[in-house]
Amino acid sequence: MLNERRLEVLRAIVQDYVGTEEPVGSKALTERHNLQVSPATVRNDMAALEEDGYIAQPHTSAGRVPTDKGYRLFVDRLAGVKPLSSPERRAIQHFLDGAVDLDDVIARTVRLLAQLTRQVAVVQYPSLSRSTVRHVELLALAPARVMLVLITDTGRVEQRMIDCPAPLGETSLADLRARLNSRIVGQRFSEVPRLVAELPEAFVSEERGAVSTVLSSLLETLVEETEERLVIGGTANLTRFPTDFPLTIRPVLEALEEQVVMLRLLGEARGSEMTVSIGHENAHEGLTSTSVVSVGYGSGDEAVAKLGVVGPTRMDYPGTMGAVRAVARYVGQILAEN
Amino acid sequence: MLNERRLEVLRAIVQDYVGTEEPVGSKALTERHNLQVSPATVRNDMAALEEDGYIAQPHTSAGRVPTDKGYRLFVDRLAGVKPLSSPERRAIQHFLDGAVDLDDVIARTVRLLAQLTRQVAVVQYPSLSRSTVRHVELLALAPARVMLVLITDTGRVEQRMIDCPAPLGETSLADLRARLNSRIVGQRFSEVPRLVAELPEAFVSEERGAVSTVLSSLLETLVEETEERLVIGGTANLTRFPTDFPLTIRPVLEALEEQVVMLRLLGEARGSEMTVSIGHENAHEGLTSTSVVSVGYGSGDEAVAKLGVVGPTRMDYPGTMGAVRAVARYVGQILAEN
DNA sequence: CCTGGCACTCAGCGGCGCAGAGTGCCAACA
DNA sequence: TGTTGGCACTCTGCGCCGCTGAGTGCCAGG
Repeated sequence: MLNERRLEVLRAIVQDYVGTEEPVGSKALTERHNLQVSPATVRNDMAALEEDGYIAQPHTSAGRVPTDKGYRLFVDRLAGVKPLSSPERRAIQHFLDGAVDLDDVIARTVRLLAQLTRQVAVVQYPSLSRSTVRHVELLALAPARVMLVLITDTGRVEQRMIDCPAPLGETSLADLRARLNSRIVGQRFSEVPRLVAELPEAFVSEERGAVSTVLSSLLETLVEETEERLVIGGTANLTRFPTDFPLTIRPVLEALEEQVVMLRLLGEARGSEMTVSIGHENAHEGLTSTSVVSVGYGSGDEAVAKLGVVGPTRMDYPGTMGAVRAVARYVGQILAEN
Repeated sequence: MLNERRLEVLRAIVQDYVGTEEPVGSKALTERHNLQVSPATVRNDMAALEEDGYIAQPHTSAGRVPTDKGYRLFVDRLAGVKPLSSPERRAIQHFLDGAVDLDDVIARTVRLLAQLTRQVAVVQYPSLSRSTVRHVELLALAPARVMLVLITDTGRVEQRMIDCPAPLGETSLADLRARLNSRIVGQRFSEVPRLVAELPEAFVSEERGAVSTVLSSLLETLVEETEERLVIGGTANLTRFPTDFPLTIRPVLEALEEQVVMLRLLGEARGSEMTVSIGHENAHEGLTSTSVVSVGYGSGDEAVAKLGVVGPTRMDYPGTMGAVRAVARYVGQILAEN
């Protein structure tokens, strides 16, 4: 029973509610949007929408408020993605262009996203598993102590200390370094195990153990460090919603501090398309009154990580989605340029 | 006019207020602390304390609340540092011992401190300027493109890309690497400029420019990257104080996100002794109703960075100070062990 | 199917009054 | 001079009351 006008009514309700933060009534609706029908008609439509679970009233004799289901419908069928204004675009580009290294790019992105959306911004560091190797370096800090440095195409650097079972000569180390680099530079992390499997055989037996140790440490780095870091900013924006405050904000802050939770949240939507997770759709119970808008970003055509924002379910979806998408694109560009 | 008993009254007021979060009256005081005098006497003392600005009443006919000045006196003369219980100590040690690298140590420290004090924890990464060089590595990524990797005694790694004005041969690079390391390993950063000043002279004139570029890049890293990172945790603890909520919490969250502000806050107290900055003593105006307890920590006898907590002025100073000090000590130990 | 009319519901708000905690002051006492 | 009990006074916090107004559901007529 969702005819065209009822959808229009739902859209109007969402828009008004997002703007005013107050339940919206039939009369106000007809006045603010030119629906061409009387309040009584709108009331009937509202009753139908409520019947179907798209809207609800906080109490009898109050206006209507969209439910999670209502927001869902709004996002899926009624709302577009609002493109940013061109001054905004220029500002983004200018702001991000000033970054000097990866850390700086990420830090700026978080700030930018938080400011643009006036919500909590979450940015994941480019994930190792999806990036490629730019360089591997091995440094002998002591006869049997080697430092492994791994540089990725996104500019990320990981280092690790290795204690070898036997000393590894300077020339052998240089040899290993050269062989390693010639094989795996430019390769996906997922390819590396296959590519280095036979390397120890090229070395004399006394050193083979040490070489294996180094290699397995490299593989460990690739796997373990897939544990992904993320940066969060704009938490002060949580205070913009004074309603039943500590109750609402506390679990959100707690969830934000749990990297695992946030990573799962971002990770849920595979692929790089924009994803909106509304209210109870979020697995974590501290976030049942928030929505998460996330999208993949990357230096090439494929996403290497995600970024997004966390805000109240009552958020400006078109605007937020526009900002998130735009920022993701520019970050991708910046990363590609390096 | 601060005789012994009046100090005792002030101490009692602070303790009660911290416990109950409510203004404390004369009668309650005499009952909960055995002051051996009547409420009337206490009232006289309170009037005197108020006269001197150590306490205040929110409104007539309400109990008294300590002022910043009152807390100051309490911290300076009345409160000791409460040592942790030995189970607590064991828990700290055990928790920190599980860390695998510097990032992990810092991350765990933040969590620990936040949990222990139930407040917002702030931990500064070991500062480069006060640490020593463990190793410098130079990698030729391309003929005229060198990557500089700097490893500090605290396990921190900084890397930087350098575009040289002229190509630098493989052997020259190895030579430079060897000379650099033999000169500056184990040295303070502040010593480095002096120690490397004459290095370019050892090279043939065509390469001297490239060598200088590398060196100045190294020095830049040392100076610039003194820009210090910090990690913050436990922000959810801010919600434990429901009083006039958004007004109080917002500026605090904003301040916490401004690394500059926090760094200045931690940096204010030079040296490694524990410092308590109360209410309006904090320069930043968003933090005028909070106190900051901070202390230096380090791998040796000298502090390489600071850590601390931010909480309401109405905090348990002895307990907080005890926890902060203990954590700083253990972190220092952990760092020293590596 | 839309519309105007009508009776009903209920959150929010201001006013009122009470109870209780806490104070300041004073006079008496050691 | 310092301590104490007594007393009158001042407020905040809380619950109660009743009003107002926005908003609803339903119904009968177009």
